[in-house]
Amino acid sequence: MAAEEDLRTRHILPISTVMSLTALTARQIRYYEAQGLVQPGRTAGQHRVYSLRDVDVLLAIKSQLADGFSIADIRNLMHPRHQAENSDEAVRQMLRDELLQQSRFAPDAEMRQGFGFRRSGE
Amino acid sequence: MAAEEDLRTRHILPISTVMSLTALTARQIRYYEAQGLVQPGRTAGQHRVYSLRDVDVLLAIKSQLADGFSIADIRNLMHPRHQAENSDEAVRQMLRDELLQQSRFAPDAEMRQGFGFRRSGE
DNA sequence: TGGCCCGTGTTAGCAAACCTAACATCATTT
DNA sequence: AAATGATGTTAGGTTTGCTAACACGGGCCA
Repeated sequence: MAAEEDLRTRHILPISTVMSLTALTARQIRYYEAQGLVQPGRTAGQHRVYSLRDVDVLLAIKSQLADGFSIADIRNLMHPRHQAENSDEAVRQMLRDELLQQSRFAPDAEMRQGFGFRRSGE
Repeated sequence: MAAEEDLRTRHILPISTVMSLTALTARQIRYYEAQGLVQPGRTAGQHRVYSLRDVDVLLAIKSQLADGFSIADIRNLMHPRHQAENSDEAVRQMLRDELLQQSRFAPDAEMRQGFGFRRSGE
């Protein structure tokens, strides 16, 4: 039971594997961590270890960034601060913003599968 | 399509991860490779990289060894030499051998899931 | 019983992979 | 123009992994 989930969340991958799986640079992956978007584990020697789920998250981040979202946007939507600004209203606002002034040259706009939201301004 | 299979066979794990996933030592893992039981990939720098399937194979090997089989036995059964000795007859012989003189103190005999065969003598 | 094979441990020396910290760059925002 | 955001690059140091070699204890067999 829960074997699949275990496999998905277990920290088993070195950053090099994550790099090839996501086509992100080590710099980017570490930066997204510094921004609180992923939380890999660590070996006894402080090397980062990622789960397959982390890879999914990184791919989603990559997709959203390609769509013109800022890291702050993504962070807000990943762990919404259940604080002041009536949360989902803020999200709707971001959606409106983006739909209107849809500037931000979206280069590829591949086949997303991630969340589903829009930008803002910290 | 074939995404799951891809994930299962892709070389993504360093030996350290395989060690913790199988509770085998690096020495053992490399030895089984030298004996032709697993074939990990290599990074540009010659570091070994394993697939999840490799981990399964190593767990099966571990189980068979615990049951008293020799590496030669396991090797023979994994890639049966389609050569002289009419293959499956040889396997049946090994099965008979084992069933009769079932010596070889089998310590734990956990919950196997692997192949299903018996020993021989190179 | 002495010698050989099997599976594994251990050690040494070296190279690859990874880490942190800092500075550089270049487009946006303000 | 200055600040900010995302990423590149470099340097110096630590961890992980590699190969090769020798050690060892338990079975096996002539």
